[in-house]
Amino acid sequence: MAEPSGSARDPEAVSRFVEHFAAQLVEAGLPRMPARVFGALLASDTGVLTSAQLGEQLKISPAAVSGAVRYLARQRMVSREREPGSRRERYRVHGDQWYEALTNRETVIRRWEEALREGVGSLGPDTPAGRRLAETLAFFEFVEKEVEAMMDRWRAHREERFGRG
Amino acid sequence: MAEPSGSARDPEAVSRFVEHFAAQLVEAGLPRMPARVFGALLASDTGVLTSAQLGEQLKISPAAVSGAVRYLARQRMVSREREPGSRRERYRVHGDQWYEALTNRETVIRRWEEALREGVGSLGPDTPAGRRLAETLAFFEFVEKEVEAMMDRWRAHREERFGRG
DNA sequence: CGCGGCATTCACAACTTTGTGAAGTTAAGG
DNA sequence: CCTTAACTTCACAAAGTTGTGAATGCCGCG
Repeated sequence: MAEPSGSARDPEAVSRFVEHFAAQLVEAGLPRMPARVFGALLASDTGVLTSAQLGEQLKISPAAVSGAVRYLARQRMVSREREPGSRRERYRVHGDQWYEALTNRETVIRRWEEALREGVGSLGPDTPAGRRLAETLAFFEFVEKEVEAMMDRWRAHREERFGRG
Repeated sequence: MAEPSGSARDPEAVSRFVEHFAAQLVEAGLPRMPARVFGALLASDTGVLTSAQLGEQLKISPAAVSGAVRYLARQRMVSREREPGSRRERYRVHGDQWYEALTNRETVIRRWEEALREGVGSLGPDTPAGRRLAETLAFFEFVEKEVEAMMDRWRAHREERFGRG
């Protein structure tokens, strides 16, 4: 555990974190390049990096950066901004925006709910299997509602502890 | 949307649900065979199937069943039981047990927390990047606590609506 | 004690995913 | 309007994953 001295960032320490954290994200289902890019952004001082910086730091081609960023933007995990007066593009994690997006796994939940609803319908709500599916469906509906409330509580908790970002 | 007539299960309708639901799980990061096996169990009347039944219904080899079941058991999504007086094994989804297990994504959360803690330590809690990681970490810690409370509320809600399973 | 049915393991082949180099596209700056 | 510096797209090669058949192991039963 190296002591970071004031303003000098130890690139090796950064890289270690990035790779380790990315590995966890990969294990959770994220593709590798998006995970690494996201990690690099999280660990950057400003939370903003250009495509070139990402490529150099992670030792990957511009194409890979492009693909990763496109993926992350789709998931609302980063936002892209044009650097004014240049064709350079910059990618940003918003501190908060990104876990709001993680909560967007509710999109996933909605898909599950849909499939379950279809199942209840076609198997019959009064069959044993249908009842099991219905209960599962009820669980997800419950969670979806609860998560919303939870995020409200988080925002309050956060403001109190960190002040507005 | 076919009308299920009393007790006769339409295998085609079952299959349609299984494949559709499994596809959603796959999209969320589950390997395909485990997803299909899990779907088949969810859609079965008793919630219990033997290896042979799974193989036949899903048209997959015993080896594939074995692998899928091992995966699901690791994740606590199904439990295995020996059929008394036979070397046959049976696999079960517990109605409740399984989404308790899904909540076990807290295991995933813990891994993330660990990686983030390491990052805060090695980048320094007073650097901009360190602060960002710390806030992210705080978010996951918050969620972890909240999820526990949510599951308590769910169990109550469930009992009221479905009676104990 | 040995037979027979089940499940598991292993090596391999088919398939899918992933990252790269190179060509293509867009827009700033002269 | 041409040049040039970005980003993006495309086709392909490399790497990884997945499911199968065959061999092996395990255990209840006769």
